[in-house]
Amino acid sequence: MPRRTILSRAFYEHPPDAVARALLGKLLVRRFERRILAGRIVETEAYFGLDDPAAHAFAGKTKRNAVLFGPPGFAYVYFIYGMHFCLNISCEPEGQAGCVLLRALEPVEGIAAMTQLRGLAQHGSSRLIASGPGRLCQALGITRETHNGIDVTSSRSGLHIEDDGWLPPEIAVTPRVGIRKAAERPLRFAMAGSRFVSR
DNA sequence: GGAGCGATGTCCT
DNA sequence: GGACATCGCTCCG
Repeated sequence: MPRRTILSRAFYEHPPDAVARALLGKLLVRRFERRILAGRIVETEAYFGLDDPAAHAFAGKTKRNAVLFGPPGFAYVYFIYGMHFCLNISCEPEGQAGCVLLRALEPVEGIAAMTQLRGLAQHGSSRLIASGPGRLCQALGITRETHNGIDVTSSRSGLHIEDDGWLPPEIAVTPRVGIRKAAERPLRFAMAGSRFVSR
């Protein structure tokens, strides 16, 4: 069993495309009702700040997106389309508003609990448990109320990211999904060939 | 397996 | 008032 270490704040203090790429293969770990829910990150997207029309931070700092302008390594959770949450991790030094959207996980631990949180049949495929940003949040029980603004570099937060030494063999780079503005920029990163990548 | 579409709350103009 | 970093269902091939 290889040693697992929690990613430190320095890991996130870089441009979002670099962090998005580096997060592939890491483990997103959530403590939930005394159990551990965890999955390997297989898909991410990078969002910049004032120079990225697709980013929430593009129009400047507001009450909703304030976390993005703070220090790196904090969760930015927002509510979208009236029913879904999306989880981002802030990056770049304080004052710069980059972030990484976590889009899909390969479930690793706590699969029965994640299946239940998703409302799926217990013995079905695990492919759809966390393949998409809304599904990922539902599978881990992540909401804006419970997780926006928490520090993901602390083991006490109940949500953090670990490195167990595993590295993805091949990374595919494509345009980002579901956006209208700046839709051509290649800022989506995925583990090539993974069944757990969305759409 | 893919296109079309409705559901639904929050934020900013 | 409109847009929205989505999902799951239908209908069609």
